[in-house]
Amino acid sequence: MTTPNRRTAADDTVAVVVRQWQAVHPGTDTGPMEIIGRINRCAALLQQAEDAPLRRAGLTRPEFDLLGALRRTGRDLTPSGLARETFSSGAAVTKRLKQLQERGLIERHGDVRDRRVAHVTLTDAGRDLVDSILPVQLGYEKDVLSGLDPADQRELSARLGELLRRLEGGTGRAPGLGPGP
Amino acid sequence: MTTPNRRTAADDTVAVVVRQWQAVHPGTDTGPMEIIGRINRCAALLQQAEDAPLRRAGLTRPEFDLLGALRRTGRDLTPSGLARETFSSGAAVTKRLKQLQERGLIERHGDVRDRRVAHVTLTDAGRDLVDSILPVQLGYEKDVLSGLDPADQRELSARLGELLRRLEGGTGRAPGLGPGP
DNA sequence: TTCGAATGTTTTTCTTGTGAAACACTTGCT
DNA sequence: AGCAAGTGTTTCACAAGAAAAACATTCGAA
Repeated sequence: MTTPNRRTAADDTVAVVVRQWQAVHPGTDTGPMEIIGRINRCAALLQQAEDAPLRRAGLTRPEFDLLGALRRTGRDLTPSGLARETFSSGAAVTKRLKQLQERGLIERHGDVRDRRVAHVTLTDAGRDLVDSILPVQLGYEKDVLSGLDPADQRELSARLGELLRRLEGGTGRAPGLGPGP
Repeated sequence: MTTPNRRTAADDTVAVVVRQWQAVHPGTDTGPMEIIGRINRCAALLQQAEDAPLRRAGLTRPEFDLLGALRRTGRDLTPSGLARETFSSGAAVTKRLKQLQERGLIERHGDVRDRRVAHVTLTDAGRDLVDSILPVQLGYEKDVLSGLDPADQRELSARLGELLRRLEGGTGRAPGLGPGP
């Protein structure tokens, strides 16, 4: 007698979950779960692992994402631009800016032409902080991925790119499940 | 002159971000970002898309995960078992149980032997709710993945499985970045 | 020019999750 | 038996984000 609901070295947690669903709803097509469940689980574990270096720097991940957006675009961004760039709500951005400003990592400058808009820039300290954290994150990521050989990595990257383009609606969005009008 | 920071039909958002980092830190190995950035972004978009059917059923995703854990294991679970199964904190589980119980989706029964522990079970309504939502989710997932041909899907699933096993520490955990003592 | 709609940002209110402490009970040692 | 340490669950105080409303300002049409 086998014990199908225990995890072994050859299993990941998703494999176990899929087997459990198969036992309850035999015949269901669980193929999608094996991909999407793994994407979700990988994302959760990766984020958890990468939060550690951020916490050491006194940052949350959304805060780091905000600073990173400023760093990588190279120019200043407005709050709404940052919201777009970091996929977060305007209210959340406002809160983060307030805290990051108090810590001297960013600055706000009012636009001269249009006094509704603010321009957010990194301070030197903010830029240095991002530049000191980024290599740590990339190093960890490289290490995690070193389990896959380079060809597999390219494969994975390409497949995920296809999936992502579809999800981002580059061509044809998911039918029948939109938020509605 | 090219405009490297705009997204085109052949790009996904991650490709744009990677190019921005390359412009700021030329020569950096951004390979890892192309995989891990895409995993994170796919996860975010998938969760957002799958939240819609749940909201229609009056559930949040963590609530559905909890009910799903009860459904797929087939047996009752204790609160701490549910916390383990859904990767969430005990306190969060307690709160969710309270609400789900008020809505008649789960029941709590005290253990006779050990009066500290509670056993959580799905009610008929809870079981029916899960069973009505699950096919919708799987249907959406199947549809999203239909952009990849079956061989690529198996590829993707296998690579993600390798990565996930590594992240879950099946063999060799990421060195040098643990939470520390 | 002046009013109304649109836009950019912030504030408010509410919900949810978390970590620490509290509570309830069991177990093993003496 | 009695008590200390351990375990399972819940409560509490607080931090963070979302949606909607409030503000401030610009822009276009009459």
